Amino acid sequence: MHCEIQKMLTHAAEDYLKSIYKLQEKGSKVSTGLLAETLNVKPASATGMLKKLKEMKLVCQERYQEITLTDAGKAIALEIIRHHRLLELYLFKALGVPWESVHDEAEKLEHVISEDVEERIDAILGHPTADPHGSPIPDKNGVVTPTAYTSMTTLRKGQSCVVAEVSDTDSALLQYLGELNLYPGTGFRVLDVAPFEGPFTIDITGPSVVIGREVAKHIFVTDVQEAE
Amino acid sequence: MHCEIQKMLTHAAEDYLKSIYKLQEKGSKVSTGLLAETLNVKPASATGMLKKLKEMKLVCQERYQEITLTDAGKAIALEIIRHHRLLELYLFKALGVPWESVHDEAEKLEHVISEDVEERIDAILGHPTADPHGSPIPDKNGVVTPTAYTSMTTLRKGQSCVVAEVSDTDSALLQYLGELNLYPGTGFRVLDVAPFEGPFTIDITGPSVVIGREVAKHIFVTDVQEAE
DNA sequence: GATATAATTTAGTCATGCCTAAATTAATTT
DNA sequence: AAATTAATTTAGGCATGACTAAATTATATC
Repeated sequence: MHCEIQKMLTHAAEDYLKSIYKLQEKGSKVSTGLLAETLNVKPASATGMLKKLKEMKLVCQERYQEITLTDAGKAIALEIIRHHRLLELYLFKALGVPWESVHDEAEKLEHVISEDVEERIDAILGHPTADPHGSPIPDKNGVVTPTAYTSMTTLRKGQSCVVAEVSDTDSALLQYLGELNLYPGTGFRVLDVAPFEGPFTIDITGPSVVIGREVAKHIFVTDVQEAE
Repeated sequence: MHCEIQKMLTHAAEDYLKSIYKLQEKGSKVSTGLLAETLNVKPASATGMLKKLKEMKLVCQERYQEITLTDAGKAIALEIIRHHRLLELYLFKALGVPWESVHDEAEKLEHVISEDVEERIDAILGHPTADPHGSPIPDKNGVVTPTAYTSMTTLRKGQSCVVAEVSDTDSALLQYLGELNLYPGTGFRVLDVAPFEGPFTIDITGPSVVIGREVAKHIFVTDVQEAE
């Protein structure tokens, strides 16, 4: 139904829709300025693109007011995000691309991959539900299974848990977490939390590691259990 | 060395270089008009792009004269062709994309794939030397192993051979050849050649098939042997 | 309520890469 | 050699998507 529209969408337009979706998913009030900052573009440029997207009925925005997606716009955003996350996982698992690189690679591929290739990738990966960073992959119909993970910053001494998701924006951080083996699925135990909002000392099946609070903010966990 | 240049090349410019290379490889005198026709663009548009490519020292052309590539231009063309053919083979073998579709898919991906991903694909495929249609894949240094195949049209009754290469331009033709299992590597024997430039009757391990001359022109073979 | 600050939009510019139409040059015919 | 035809180039336009600078609107402060 929206396919004819999407076929003629430019890469830039797709990026705008994707960013709007991700920002509002994160709970941000999506403004022209925020969107421009996210896309590394000047606010005036964002205004111009938003005008076009409004004409295409993909975006809603009252003058000077918050930006939202129409159902059609959301569907396209989710399709692009699905492409992106499936590609990330495929690059990671099938091609062995280091996880700090998959985001940038997928960013380029997501706009050119066909639906057919996407479906083949999806099938080869066994219809996965999360990308290498733990972000959920929308299904073919754009349905995202909701997840409720716990911020690592809330953990207390003695608790054990499993890494569920990490931010995928900072590739240096990802490289660091990769070296520590803190991939989604990895379990660890909190040996200590230093006082006054101090760092975490954790045990990841090996020598203990100290993780600063700034890093911990980017890690989300699940299966939190008290010490035995 | 040319990498900095290539980084800033547009997709359109890459397509021009690739087409020039492929046309002159085919033995054509590369003119503005021919190039324009190949790229589905008006001659005037080709003139404009050629002007830029000449300024970038990637193309040589005297006013109204034949178009040739500089060494730098040729290197880039070969790199794009390498991307294209490796991607075609990967799509075919790893993802199971039908061979009549791989060309169009690769056409979109070739401009976006990173050198790192390309090397991973190359390694996974075992450093192949030909794409699904039998076209040679240039190596990392742009060296193409020369091939000397025989046109199927020259075959005589009783000869047997192995398919080496087929044209990759017509996807309907490719689908037809695929149905006949006439992939590179497949062997067949000429049961009969009808007189007056007539069609070929061949045996591909199964029922005999009649192949018209127009189709035969697009098939190239190797290992030609006389009847035992 | 007036004013200063921040956010947003308008207006005008620039580079790509395509187009059409007209002018130019080359090649062929007579 | 002159004229016709074909190929090529120039000139001018259009759409995209970015930019800067200026104008406008909204918000916060006094």
